[in-house]
Amino acid sequence: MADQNGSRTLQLLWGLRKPPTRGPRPALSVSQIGQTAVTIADAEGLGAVSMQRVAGELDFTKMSLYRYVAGKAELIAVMIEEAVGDPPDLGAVAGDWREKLTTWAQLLWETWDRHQWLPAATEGTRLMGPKEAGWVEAALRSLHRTGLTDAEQLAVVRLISGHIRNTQSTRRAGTGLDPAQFGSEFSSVLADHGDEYPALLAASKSPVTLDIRSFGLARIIHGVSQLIEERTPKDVPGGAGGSGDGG
Amino acid sequence: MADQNGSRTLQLLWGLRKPPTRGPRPALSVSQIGQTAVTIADAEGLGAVSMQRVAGELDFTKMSLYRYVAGKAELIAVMIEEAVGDPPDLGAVAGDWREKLTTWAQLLWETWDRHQWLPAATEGTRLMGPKEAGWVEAALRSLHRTGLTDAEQLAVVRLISGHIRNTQSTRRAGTGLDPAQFGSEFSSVLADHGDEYPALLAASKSPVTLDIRSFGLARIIHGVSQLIEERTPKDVPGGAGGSGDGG
DNA sequence: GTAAATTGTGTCCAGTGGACACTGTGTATG
DNA sequence: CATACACAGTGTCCACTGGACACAATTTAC
Repeated sequence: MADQNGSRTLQLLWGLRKPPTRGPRPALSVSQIGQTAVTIADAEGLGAVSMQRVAGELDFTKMSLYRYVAGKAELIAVMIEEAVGDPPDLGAVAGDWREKLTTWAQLLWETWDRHQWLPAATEGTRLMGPKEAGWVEAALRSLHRTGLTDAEQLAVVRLISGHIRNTQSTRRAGTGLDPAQFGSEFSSVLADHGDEYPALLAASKSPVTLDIRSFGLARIIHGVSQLIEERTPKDVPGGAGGSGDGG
Repeated sequence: MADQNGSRTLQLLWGLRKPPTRGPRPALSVSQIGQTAVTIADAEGLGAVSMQRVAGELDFTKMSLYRYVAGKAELIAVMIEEAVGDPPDLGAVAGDWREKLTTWAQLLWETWDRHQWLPAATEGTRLMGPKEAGWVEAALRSLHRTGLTDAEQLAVVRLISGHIRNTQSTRRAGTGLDPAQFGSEFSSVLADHGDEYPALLAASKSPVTLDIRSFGLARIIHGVSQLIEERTPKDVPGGAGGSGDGG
């Protein structure tokens, strides 16, 4: 699955492809195709997105799409960029990095909730487009003067986006621990094995009042806080951390 | 993708299917098929697993597999159970919940590293098999006397397994923030847009000495610790005196 | 001994991503 | 202006996917 043609895709995403002058006018555009595909995926899931289907929606032939997009992998890359949208500006958010990152997370998961196929689409190693990079950039900036190293800042951003990815909507679980499933037939099976899984059984019976997403985010934020406070001695004002401009 | 036949799969995973007496002896078995599929996936990725391929590996026809497994979704469910293996016994681990959960996480990610296709396979809502449930059970037990509610305990387990899922190996990223990609062509593209992505550019230049997995796990554990200490008005066992006053 | 249940096979199908040759269509250059 | 070249969209073909279904062979229960 290693994107062998990543270079081409990268150029496409970052607008590094010279528009041709010679031939007939293109009747479609990459973003138009991407938007169509996103619409399909939003409504019917990523599985419904096929070259045929997207082309059909645009009243074109399947093969015509290959003039704009190298293959399905590239189409999906375009879809992601299209879906993730313009990154937010957190400069206006009052408060320290906590508030900014929380806001960022909230905006991100609103976006992801609007496109429930994103977790499946972002499976595996990928290349970031400019918009996705913009999201990361915004989050990194929130952590600028915290005393964390650049690598740590990136790790925090990864941690949070990963958490949002994992807690996609209420329906999506990934780890198979979705409490929603506890209501159904699984409960009776679990009850039959109550001796072997007492803790799980107890958890399955507990009411689902907890927002697992906010809970996890709060834990992460606290964990990062702890590290930052540990790093910054109380008497030294911020700014001379020295890790910010590493070579 | 909603597993409409989940009931059947659930019965299969939990061994609730009466073995037939009438017909010819089955030449294969569900776990044998699962093991074969796991072997293929380990070596060549989940994409290489097809009914044809698995059957061929066993010198049988593709359709014969459908006598054991309702479809590909069910095959993958079996694969997951087969791959995840027997849950650990954390009773012997010395220390409090921190040590136990850390050990648990370590064992889990060793397992997942052995089967790099697991993140892709566990995408979406699923049903747990007995082994997977056993892993969850083990983790929940570590959190038994911590003062967390059952729902919170489950949330913590989900948080951690999700984190492990997201940090699968070094190659897998999902969020597109894999530092490994920074070494290649992406760097030059990013450098061209240095004005727009200064923080990301800085992070991309920083050496990758940080183990993102341990880093994240430590943050999560700390975040959970903070909540537990906040809940239990006991003496703090030698921790830093930082009081959690974040919102 | 025979009927019922079950296994594995062969055949068929719609749908998938994609290669490739082809016909148009437009622009840049002679 | 004429023409050659570069490009757009189409039609055809291919290997492969998951799966439905009818069928023969095999075993056990009655």
